[in-house]
Amino acid sequence: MPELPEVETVRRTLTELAAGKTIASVDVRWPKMIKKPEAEPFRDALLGETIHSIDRRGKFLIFQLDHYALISHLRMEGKFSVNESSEAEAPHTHVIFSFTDGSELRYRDVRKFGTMHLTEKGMEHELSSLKALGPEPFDPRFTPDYLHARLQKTSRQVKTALLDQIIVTGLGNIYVDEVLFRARVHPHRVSSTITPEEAAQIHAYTISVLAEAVERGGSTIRTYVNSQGQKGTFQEVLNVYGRAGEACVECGAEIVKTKTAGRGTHICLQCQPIEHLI
DNA sequence: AGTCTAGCCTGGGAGC
DNA sequence: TGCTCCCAGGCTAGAC
Repeated sequence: MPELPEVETVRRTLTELAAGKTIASVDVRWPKMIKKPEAEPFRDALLGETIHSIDRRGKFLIFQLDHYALISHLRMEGKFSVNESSEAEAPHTHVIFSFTDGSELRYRDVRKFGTMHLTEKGMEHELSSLKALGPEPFDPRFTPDYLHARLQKTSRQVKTALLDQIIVTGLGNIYVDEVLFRARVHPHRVSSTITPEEAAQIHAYTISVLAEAVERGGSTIRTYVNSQGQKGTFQEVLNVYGRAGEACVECGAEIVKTKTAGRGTHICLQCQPIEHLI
């Protein structure tokens, strides 16, 4: 599932493949994924636009064009690739941007969860979903004190709070489990009981886990590949996610799987003590 | 205002 | 073999 490291890897590979190309036509096969404007004006607006650069904000990709910004969220399964128009089309291809040089940017998404928005250039951060985002984990404004203060204000379980992109952007279900394991904090701890010392650990591991995952090109758990079709390697160093029933790398206890707000959660109960639960 | 839940989607695996 | 059920989970809209 694309979280910050996967989206950043897609951004980098896609920049190499698509920057400088000009859109000649757009084919939208699944109009529902175009959230703003409607699919038809979306398509018309993009004709003749050149992709100058690709930015990332949280888990959103932002294509900077001549007059517009195209905002894309991959959600769980979305993938971009650049192909020659003669190449066979992969199943579940929902949007095709054909370039003037004969190549194509293809978006495919088995689950159809991904979204695209188009805004006037420079107005992308006014989009409600981007406007609401909290600091990037690598932003100097994301400090231990900030994180502790935000956690103090909520009664939610700490894992749920960390998945809230308003507090910090970029963590998803895989990396949040890894961060909390490394910080030795149980995911179901009430956020307001997290001490300044624990917040500092969570803060430090949020940064280091995401940075290492970016270096490794993300994690390939199910189907993730970057825009050049390559898998990430961070899954090789995951300590808890997807390791239910295996021995903890720190203490040898069995990793258990439970649920947090409907999501799978992986814990070592020995390393992540269970007091202060909701 | 803060928190929670249903819904969006499909493929793959388990169970019968 | 073939059917049904459940799970994967980021984000939003709407309810409480």
